Amino acid sequence: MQMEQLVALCKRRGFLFQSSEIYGGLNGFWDYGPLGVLLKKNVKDAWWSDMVVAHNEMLLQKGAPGLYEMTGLDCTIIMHPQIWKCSGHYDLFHDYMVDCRESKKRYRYDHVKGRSVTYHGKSVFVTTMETENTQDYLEQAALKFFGVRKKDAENLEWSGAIMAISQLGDFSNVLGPDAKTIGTLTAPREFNLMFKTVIGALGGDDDASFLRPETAQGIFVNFKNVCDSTRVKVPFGIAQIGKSFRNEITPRNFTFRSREFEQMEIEFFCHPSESPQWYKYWRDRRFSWYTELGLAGDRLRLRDHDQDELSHYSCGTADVEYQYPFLPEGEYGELEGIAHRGDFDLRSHMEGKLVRDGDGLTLELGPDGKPKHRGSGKDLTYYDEVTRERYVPHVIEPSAGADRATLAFLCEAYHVDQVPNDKGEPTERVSLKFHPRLAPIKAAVFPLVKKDGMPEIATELYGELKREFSVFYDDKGAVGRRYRRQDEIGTPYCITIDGETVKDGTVTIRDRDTLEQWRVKKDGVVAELRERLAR
RNA sequence: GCGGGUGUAGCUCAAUGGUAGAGCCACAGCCUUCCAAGCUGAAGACGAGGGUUCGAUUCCCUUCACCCGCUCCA
Repeated sequence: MQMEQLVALCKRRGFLFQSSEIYGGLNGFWDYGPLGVLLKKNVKDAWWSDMVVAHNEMLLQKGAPGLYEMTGLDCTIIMHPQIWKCSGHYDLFHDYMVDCRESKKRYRYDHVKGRSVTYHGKSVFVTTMETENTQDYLEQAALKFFGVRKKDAENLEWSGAIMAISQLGDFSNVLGPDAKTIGTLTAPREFNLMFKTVIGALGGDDDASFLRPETAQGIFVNFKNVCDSTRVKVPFGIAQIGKSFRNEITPRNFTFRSREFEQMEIEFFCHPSESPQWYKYWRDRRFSWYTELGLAGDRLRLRDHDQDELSHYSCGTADVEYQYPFLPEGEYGELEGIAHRGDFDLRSHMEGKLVRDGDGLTLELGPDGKPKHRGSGKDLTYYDEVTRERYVPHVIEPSAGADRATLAFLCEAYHVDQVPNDKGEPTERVSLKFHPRLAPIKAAVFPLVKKDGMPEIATELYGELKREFSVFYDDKGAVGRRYRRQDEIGTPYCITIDGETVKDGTVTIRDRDTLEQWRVKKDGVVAELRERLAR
């Protein structure tokens, strides 16, 4: 399947539009159209229902190491700035960068180190990115710049200590790490992967905050509130669906990498000793969720991260990945990550920003020997009344992208097949074979012709179905054409009112995928659809 | 952010330094008793901004967006 065809269909039928299109569009932002909003909502509703509302904490789930509870939250997009400092996002996502006009490379401002050197009365500040044997690299750079042979290196006069260029005020005499001429580095520019905003109408830099780059932190900082306000006991999970924002450098591939996107995240809290089993449970549970909803082909896979790929806090991570059509053959894109995060997050919000120290975690200190980013100081431990044990729960985090899931369902649903026309000749048909739970429109109602009482029966049935499902009414053009329209937007069932209906009260239901038709009593249509759509 | 390519109607594609054409879709009718492309009608576009010019969709500059590579990627 060509991605362009799907993108064209999405626009033509109203699934996805480029944001701000009439003003030329905005890179990395997408709007969901009338059908897209229904589709995405169905994806989110299926997730919320399957993970939270329909979860029965009194029944042992298949593959689960024990019983567990599930609950939900809806946190704000803007939160206390300190949250992002303790979570590590601030340091990781926030840098000053300098660009080199000559080499076209970009460097982290505080990583470019150098030293002033003079040769025959001419001075230059040579630089390098190397952190080890820095002086050797600086000497090479200086020799090259002045055109001096290695054996004459002693004629170079070094002055001052090796220092980062962030301590210089002016770069006009600085030689970039990969440059041949001096003064090619731009002034440092703030490079922020988090969207910065200001709180308060008169807010200045001190009131800067950020739009959340993930929904998870809202759950961690509310952990105590949830424990204190509900009767949940570990193990339990808190789910949240919401928008997140990242200033991606290269938004690309349709909605796959957007700057504004929606996440569906669970933070699952459990006892440290049970966390490996819970990790395995969630990893498999989340994978099967996708296959049950139709991502059943070999384009979907579950991939365990290699040890060296793991984040500093993680004891295990697996990705649910999908072979999106826009990726090169054999490559997969991440749909969801399931991470074992240990006690990193809760401890960070108690103690402050943590860094890895051997096998453990330790508080990161600033240059002054004090904590670099101070935590809340609040006690986020959990007390187990039965075992009389107090501990920091470990966290399993299944973090899914709602937009990425929606896109994967769209890609997987896209089919081109051959169906016979009224003369029996095979003709091409485009259909979206959505799982009935995800289909934006569940059924369409057609009066075969606009006479003989058919429209009256059709509108009555339409009104009845409309109370329960999203339904579409169509009386325009040939009926075959109406079927094709519905096929293209993925409507699983089309209900046609014909001459027989007027006589005996039966209508035909037509299946999108098999093209089969069968007759049912008009009064039984709601029950029949209800049953079929729940499958 | 860099390099290359592309921007004409909702989609696919024409033509042009001097009134921008068509097919499909969508729309309003007509005809039709079950699988698209029958008839009639109406509607709809030069990505944006600037410059050159009597006149720019066409030439130039800038910008925005998309595609391909690189770079980046919790």
